[in-house]
Order: sequence, then structure tokens, then C-alpha cells
Amino acid sequence: MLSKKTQYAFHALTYLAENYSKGPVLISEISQERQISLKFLENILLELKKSGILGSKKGKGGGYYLIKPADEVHLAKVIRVLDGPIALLPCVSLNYYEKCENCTEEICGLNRVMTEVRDSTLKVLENKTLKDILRSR
Amino acid sequence: MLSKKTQYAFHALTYLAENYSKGPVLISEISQERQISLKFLENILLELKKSGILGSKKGKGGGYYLIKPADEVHLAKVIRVLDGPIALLPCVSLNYYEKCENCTEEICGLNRVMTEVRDSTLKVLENKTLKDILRSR
DNA sequence: TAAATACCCTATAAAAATGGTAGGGAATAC
DNA sequence: GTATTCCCTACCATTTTTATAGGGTATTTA
Repeated sequence: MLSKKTQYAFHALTYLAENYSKGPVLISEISQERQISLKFLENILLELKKSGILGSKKGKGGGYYLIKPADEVHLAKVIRVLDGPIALLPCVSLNYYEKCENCTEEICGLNRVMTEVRDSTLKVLENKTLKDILRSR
Repeated sequence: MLSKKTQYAFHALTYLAENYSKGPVLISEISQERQISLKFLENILLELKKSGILGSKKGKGGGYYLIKPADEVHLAKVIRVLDGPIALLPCVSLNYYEKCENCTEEICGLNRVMTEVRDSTLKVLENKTLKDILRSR
């Protein structure tokens, strides 16, 4: 399951996408509109910024904004930034790979099946973008 | 990611499948062969029994055994028993559905996409069985 | 250049989930 | 009736999750 953090991230990002033309948006505005605890949201937006999804501007008239248009922000990327691996096992993760103990990948049947699961999940998440989850369509 | 519990369950179940002809197998034997803490494994096997995947026999000559042949035990079922929902959001879970707060499903874009993810994941996990993850093939 | 604005960063903490342990109870075989 | 083996409940330590607090730093504007 996706963490609250990731779910909040999606809510915040769609809000930013829907208000793209307004320029930088205040954390407090997103917090109020999407009912997310202000300080928690602050951390989330910071992580999204560090990962290159958002930009920010300080001082009056500042706030957060999408660096790329909504249809270039892939859902898989957002999940990876906040929740980490999408795969069901570390040994089949593309971005967070870790070797299994007590299990040789070549002969491990679970490894084979979970690779299949990963690929079919990514086929969706890497081809869907923020644009696909906007409210106003 | 799958919990250790679920991963151990798969290891135990494949061991039982590979020794299907032997009849009931001791917890302690599975524990040793697959390097799983005895008491932790005990809990796992009990859950698998309660959910109808395993049968058990007490007293001398007792142990745990698969109720159905390996190719009738679907991976999705095992995951659901030990880890709960397979879906990425409660509001798209088939077996553990919960309504979202602050979000109407009809207009929620995330709901639509995560339903797609769920379906593509289940397409794999509901069609693969223990037989597909055995070591000896 | 001072004051207001708004993001930046670190630390802390409560609550929940995870991973594992303990010990006696109940059924079965001999 | 005794040894065997699963059954069941409770407990515990650690980690992760979900926040909260509070000051720091950069920017704008007057």
C-alpha cells in the first residue's frame, strides 16, 4: 500500500498542476485546499523538490511550482521518491536492488514471478502521469 | 514490499510442496531446512492453516501439509492472508476495501489508475501458483 | 537596510507495524 | 498415561510511519 506521504504528494501535485498558470503556490494554500497537515506537507514538498520534481521560490510571492508540465511527471517517479521501491521484493527492484539472503536468484522461482509483477506494475505507473490523475477532465 | 512473514510463508509452502509425498512435516524440520525462526514460523503456519491453505495433524507423526496440490495454491491468496491488501490504495482493494476520506471515487483520477495497477498485478498473482515457484523444475 | 515573507533544515515524539519470543494448553499416538 | 506435536495468547524490542516544533536562511519590497 502507498503511504500517506505518497498519497498526500499526489494530492499536492495535482493541485499544483491544476493551478500551474498561477505560478508559485504557498504551502499553506495547498495545505488548506487539500486538507493536509501543514508541517507534514512541508517535508513532503521539500523531498519532491530535492528529487527534481518541484521548484521553489522564497520570499513574498514565493511558493512551490511544477518544474515540468503535468504530462511529463510519471507516477512511478513520485512513488519512488517518497515510498522507495515499487517491486515486491528487494531482489527484483530496479532502483533499490538488494541481494536476498539464503536464496540464489537464478534458481529462485519467486524471483521470476515477482519480476513479472514488477514489470506489469511499471508498465502502468511509468506510462501514467500527473495529467492522468487530475480532477478536472 | 512483501513482509518477511509472507516471504517465509512462500519458503515454507514450497518446502511442503516439494515434500508433498512425505505426509505431515514437522514445523521444526521446515524451520531448519529453510532457516526460519521456529516460533515465528509457528505463527505463520497457523495463519495459513486458518485460511484453509494448510492442514495439520497433532501428536507423533504429525505436522503440517498442503491441503491442495501445489498448482491450486494461488500466490495472491497467500499474500492476502499474511500481508493483507495487494492493491496500493484501500479504495481500490477487492478484499480489504475502505472508503477514502476527502476523495470521491468517481472523480478521483488516482482511483482509476490504481485500479489499473491492481488488475495488472492480480493478472499475474492470481494465475501463478506454488508450482510456478518451486526450486526443482 | 530593515522588515516581512516564505521556504529550509534538524530534532523530537507518539502511534502503529514488523519481527521475534515465551510458555502453557489441547489433542493425538503408542 | 506419557511423549509428541500443534494451538493459542500474550508479550516485547525495533523500526517505520505520521506527524509536530522551532529556529535558520534566502528573497522581496519599501
